[in-house]
Amino acid sequence: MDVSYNPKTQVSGSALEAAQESPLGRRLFFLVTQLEYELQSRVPLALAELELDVRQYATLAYIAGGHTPTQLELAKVLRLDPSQVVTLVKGLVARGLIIRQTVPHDRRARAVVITREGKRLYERATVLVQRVEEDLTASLSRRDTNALRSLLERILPLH
Amino acid sequence: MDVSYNPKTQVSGSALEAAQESPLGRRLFFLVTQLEYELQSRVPLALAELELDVRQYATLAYIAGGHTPTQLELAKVLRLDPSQVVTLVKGLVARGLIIRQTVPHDRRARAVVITREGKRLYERATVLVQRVEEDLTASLSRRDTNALRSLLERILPLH
DNA sequence: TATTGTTATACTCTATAACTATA
DNA sequence: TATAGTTATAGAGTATAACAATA
Repeated sequence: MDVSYNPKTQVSGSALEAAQESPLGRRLFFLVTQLEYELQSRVPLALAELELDVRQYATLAYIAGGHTPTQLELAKVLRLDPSQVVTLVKGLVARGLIIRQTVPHDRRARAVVITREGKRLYERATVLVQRVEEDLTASLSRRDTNALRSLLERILPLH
Repeated sequence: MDVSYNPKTQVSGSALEAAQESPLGRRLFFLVTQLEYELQSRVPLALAELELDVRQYATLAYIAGGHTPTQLELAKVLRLDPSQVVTLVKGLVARGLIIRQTVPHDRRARAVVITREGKRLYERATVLVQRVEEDLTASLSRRDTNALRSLLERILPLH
């Protein structure tokens, strides 16, 4: 079924470079997927020295902001299945980085609160994460990086 | 181990809205993850009516741009394991959307080329994908959407 | 010896269903 | 009757190892 051919277009540089010359490389969804891939490659490596994974960091970051979500609320924020939040929270509790608090008027629910150690580790981790983000956006000016963040914030639906 | 508490911060609106008030919501990696999630929810739905999945569309989009990558090159562009490209290519070949061509000077390699039907379906699919992207960026002006794409293109490493 | 494409399989990750305790 | 959290497990998706053909 294979047919012989003579290549009209050589893949000259890197694969991604080639992609950017094609319609694919101009597609927003492809660009976002590629960027997500880069971040999901680098952030875990950066956090590894603190023995945190990305979700654990995201959890700490969220509750460090002053929220005390229930596990279900946390599941929605992180877009995880509630059953996955169980493991996530368990790991952080075991390390004393968060505690589960009973909610007065609903004894089924468990609110998640950051501890002092949790906050301290969150701050150390943030330095590492920021470094990755700065490396990744090194080709942009500070102003352009802010513009990017701002555009992403405007896109994300708040429903 | 649980402790009682009185919530200082109520999660008032949506979970994402809450996240955006927290340090987490300002983190580039979180914003990108959220956007990726939105796209990976919507694009497959849009493509379903053409019975294409996202990777199949990405493949068509890439080779519609004039490239004739080998399967290995395609694996690099799409950041897939070569073994996954086998299945991907097989599905498209079976539908007559692409063909595998022997490469003159390396008979191990198979170059992937789009067919006329492939190009036609790619064009129909692109309309659907563009619609999703437009919906998602509806809160941005045309100019801002272009700025976003441009910023993403500048970030992605061309190594 | 190394590389492309392929297959079969192991592994990881996620979602699902079923349960308990509350509401 | 519905919901929050939990557990165990099934299912999907991915990576790994081994192979044939070719370099």
